Amino acid sequence: MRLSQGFIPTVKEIPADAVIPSHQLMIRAGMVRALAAGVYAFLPLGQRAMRKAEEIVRQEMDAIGGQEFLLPALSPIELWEETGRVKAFGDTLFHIKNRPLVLAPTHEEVICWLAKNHIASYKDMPQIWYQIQTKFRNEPRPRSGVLRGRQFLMKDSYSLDRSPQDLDRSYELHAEAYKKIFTRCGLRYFIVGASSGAMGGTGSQEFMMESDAGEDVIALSEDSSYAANVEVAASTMPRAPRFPENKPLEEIHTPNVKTIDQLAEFLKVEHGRLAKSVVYWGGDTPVLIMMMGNDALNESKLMSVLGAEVRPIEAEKLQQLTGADGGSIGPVGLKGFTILADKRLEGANGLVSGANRNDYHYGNIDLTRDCTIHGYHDLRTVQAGEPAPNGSGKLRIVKGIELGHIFKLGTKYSDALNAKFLDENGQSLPVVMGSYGIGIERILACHIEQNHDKDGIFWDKVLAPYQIHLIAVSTKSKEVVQAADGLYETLGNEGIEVLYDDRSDISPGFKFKDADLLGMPFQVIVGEKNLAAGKIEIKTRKSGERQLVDRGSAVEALRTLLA
RNA sequence: CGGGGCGUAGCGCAGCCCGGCUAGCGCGCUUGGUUCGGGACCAAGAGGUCCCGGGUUCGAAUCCCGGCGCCCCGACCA
Repeated sequence: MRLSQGFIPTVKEIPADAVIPSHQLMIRAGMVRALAAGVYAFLPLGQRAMRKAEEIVRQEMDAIGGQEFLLPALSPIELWEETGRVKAFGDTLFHIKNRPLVLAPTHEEVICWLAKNHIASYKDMPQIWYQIQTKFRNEPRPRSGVLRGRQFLMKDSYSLDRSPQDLDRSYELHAEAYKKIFTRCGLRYFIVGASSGAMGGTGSQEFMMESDAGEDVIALSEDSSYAANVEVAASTMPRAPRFPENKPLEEIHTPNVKTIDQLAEFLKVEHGRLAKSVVYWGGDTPVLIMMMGNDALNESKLMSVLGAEVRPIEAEKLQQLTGADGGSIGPVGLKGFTILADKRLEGANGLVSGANRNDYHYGNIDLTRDCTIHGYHDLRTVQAGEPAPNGSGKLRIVKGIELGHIFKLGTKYSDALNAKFLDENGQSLPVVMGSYGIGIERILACHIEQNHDKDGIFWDKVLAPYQIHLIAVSTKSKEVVQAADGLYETLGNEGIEVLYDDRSDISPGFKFKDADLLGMPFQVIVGEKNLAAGKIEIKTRKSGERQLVDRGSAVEALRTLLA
């Protein structure tokens, strides 16, 4: 492409609305323009990079036996009613006003519809179906350029298997394919255990890139051998002790004590002796959760345990159900609640907790004697500095961008939409599904986040919109123009993608700045002085390294560099 | 949805508090000339519903009310 004819609108100044480097550079390099909040127009350069990323994804999906589909974005709302996801997605789902259709935010329903109609026997499976297609989600707050948009390109795939064991295999195939994809794209990433959450599946992992622009919070051990989303992350923390002497329950007057810190101060005891009670709705049931000391409840973990949506209980409702306010709630004598406790409190005694009467606490509580605990679970939110559960040092907490997510769905959707098959015994069983996603824009944005400097992008050659940025330094010189034109043609005939800055009336400095901004891996610079000596200059964008090669061997040198 | 900020030429901004505007600056754009290895220079130009609607006033970019849009923090994020 000749730059004199192409549409690559670069901008010198940093756009006011862009905050993170990838967003700023994608705009400055003329890759994208924002049309509305979270809605981006991809211009030719951005589109070329998108295609490169897509192609890598496509190759690796094909390599694990994936078959490519193109499913519609428009989807009958009935299908979504049947799985309960009209409600589950809520305002995130785009509704069409003048037809009973929605814009699909993902495609489990459509896949299930196809499976129901066409997967009849165990012999029809396994299947891996995928597509690279535009998704629509009415995000409450789009941000960070293309990292969270309301419309975005996603590779989504779905595995159909006859058993959970076969699902494990499809899941592993995807994990391996994803590793190859992100490695080929030159991304530094890590894999974390993630929450199954409301999806109700049996396992899930996220492929993450560490970044302050990320929206996920990750616990990583020092050597990264342990990595988990804080929604599910665990740590090795000591349990509350059980004392040999089991004193009788006592009621303590604790005027104006509202928080655990105040209580510890008032009673002059360690936090470990205190059991904090928090109250949530788990679906329609009130749930009291006991946490040790100031440990923070992890709502994602609670949701997994309860298998229901959770939300903090309203203060008035709490008062109505217990007769006390938030700071004075406890498990002793509490009726009509599900009572859960964190693992750290399992079997503990000598604890202090609320007495369900304002300004009073109970002391010497023995959880095995004085109350009924319906279950002990890991419900804590891990904190930085705590020991990793695999013994690999202390945890640090970092932010991450989710590049991909793989998910064992199980039979949730096949049950809801009645996608069944017959096994070899003639038994009718629901198809066992997996669901796997990669955000294509995020591959590009993350690549730029990890590969840029103050002047611009440095593209890895596999994602670069063009391999070579050819610069005719001065169009005034006939020799330079002739030589550059010749190179452009030769390289083109070699099948090498060349962006050719043939613009006249543009100063050399301007061309160099543009080339650094656009970030093609190699710049081929044809200048008057070098040419007079029979030389062509090749600059590697990332390292800044420059070499002079004989004019006649330039094509060969580039072929070697690009190999 | 809570909190904060912003909306003035294609882009980046000043002006707004304290009303007087014929609305300005830099970049970009057009024309002519000079320049030509790290975002050149000179000259002449084009380009604006000052986000929208209402109000106050002799007079509103500026003050008041309402709305819309965009960005950031938080909540949310299959």
